[in-house]
Amino acid sequence: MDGRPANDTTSPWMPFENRRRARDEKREAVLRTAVQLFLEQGYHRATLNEVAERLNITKPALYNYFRSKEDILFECWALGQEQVDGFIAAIDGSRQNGLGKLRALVHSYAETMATDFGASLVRFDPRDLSPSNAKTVRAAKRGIDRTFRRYITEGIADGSIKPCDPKMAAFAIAGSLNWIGHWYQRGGELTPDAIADDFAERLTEGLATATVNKRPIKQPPAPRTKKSAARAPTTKKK
Amino acid sequence: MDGRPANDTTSPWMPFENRRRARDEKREAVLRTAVQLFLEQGYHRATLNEVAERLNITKPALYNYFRSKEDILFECWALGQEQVDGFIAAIDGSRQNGLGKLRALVHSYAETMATDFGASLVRFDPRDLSPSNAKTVRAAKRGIDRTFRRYITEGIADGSIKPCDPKMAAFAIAGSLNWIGHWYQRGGELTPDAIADDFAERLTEGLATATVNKRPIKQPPAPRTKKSAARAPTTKKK
DNA sequence: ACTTTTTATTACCCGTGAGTAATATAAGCC
DNA sequence: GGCTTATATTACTCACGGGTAATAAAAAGT
Repeated sequence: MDGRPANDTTSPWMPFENRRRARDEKREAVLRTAVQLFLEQGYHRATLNEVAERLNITKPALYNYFRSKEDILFECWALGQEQVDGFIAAIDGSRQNGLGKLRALVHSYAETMATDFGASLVRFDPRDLSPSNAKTVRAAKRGIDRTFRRYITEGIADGSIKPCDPKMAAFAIAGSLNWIGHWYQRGGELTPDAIADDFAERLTEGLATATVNKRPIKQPPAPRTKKSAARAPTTKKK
Repeated sequence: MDGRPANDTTSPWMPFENRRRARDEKREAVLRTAVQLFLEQGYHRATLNEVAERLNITKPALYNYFRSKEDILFECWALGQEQVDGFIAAIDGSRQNGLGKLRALVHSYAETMATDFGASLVRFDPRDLSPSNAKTVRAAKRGIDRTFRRYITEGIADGSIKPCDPKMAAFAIAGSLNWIGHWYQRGGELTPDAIADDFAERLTEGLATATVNKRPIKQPPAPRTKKSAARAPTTKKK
């Protein structure tokens, strides 16, 4: 089926795929190193020389994989955004009322904020990007904001959330969540999971109509958010 | 009283004071212009040439008032911090229960976030500062965090706030508030006052034990923040 | 073994913007 | 007016870091 000639000596395809994979692995390694350094020192203070140094290569080698420093920044952001797109799609496709979706969104978003690529969504400055890339980022941010408002509006419509201003509520919730990206650090007392659980309850309790099952403050029987469920592969380039 | 000689011709003090005042006014003008530009474009993209240009002077003239770009950044931050210190001191001196203090804090903090110098508290990066200044900033941030937690703990003790984890609650509240500094812009639909009123209620309702007096949201008896009170003149050069 | 392509290195360019030196101008002061 | 001090300008230095050119080393393909 795969138009591969029955070649008993050496298949040219395997090596080809290997090479592609190796390349992508290197790309990813660059991004992992870069996002860490950018978060650590800030985009402007971080130099490509140091990124390269941490990878045991030299600066120009990076240009085999990326066109510019800004390109690297954008790709870091894109990886984080991909995560967000993934769980939003999953929640959208789930069968819950508005409050349930909002809780799930808060939970997943909180977890993402505790990752490097997730934090980059809020700690990187879109103004460091080219106009074209900045436009993409702004559109994505609007999309996230719209999702928050949509779930809230949905919850008001289905009666699970009490009437309120979706805009204001979304700002307040997103603010708490985005702030995680600024204070969370691995190895601290709070685990991403504990934070996500706490915030999922804390940021939605004020909006819920029913105050049911408030007794067991920990572990509400609320619908668990499926963690990394079926994520849309979203195979961009490659 | 003020060892000033009874001089009927011309008091040498007045002109002297005038010059001091003129100088301070210019200093402030630089800071106002700089904070705007820094917020607009980000600290690294903003150039002192452009700051000067907006003031109809040239770059070296700025060095009559500030030692460095970083110095300007720090002073902008300090003006914002001064506001915060002001209303925290006022609330501390007020006679309210923990919940009342927390509400007042949220209200004032929200208003401050809608100002240029207030926004600079969260939009400027301490890593752009000298180690010494960065230390000052970090200490101040810890102080604000401690204040949030203190009011919450106080509220739990006096029964106005239901038992919860002060650390988590403070993070959630501060996050919402700090985020204002990122999305608020003058001339939008939402006025600082409306935001402050809404957030003061929204961010504390989940913590309150009694759900009383939910109606009159506006104008907590919170004291006004004193503006530019006695600041150490900090007469640098000349 | 030879050629081609990929990946990396060394050595450089060069724009940028903070900060300074030398100097002119204006204002205060007697 | 004449001296002094404050304030501004023009013209410059210089470190830094992103990006490129030329080229070497390595790997893949035949």
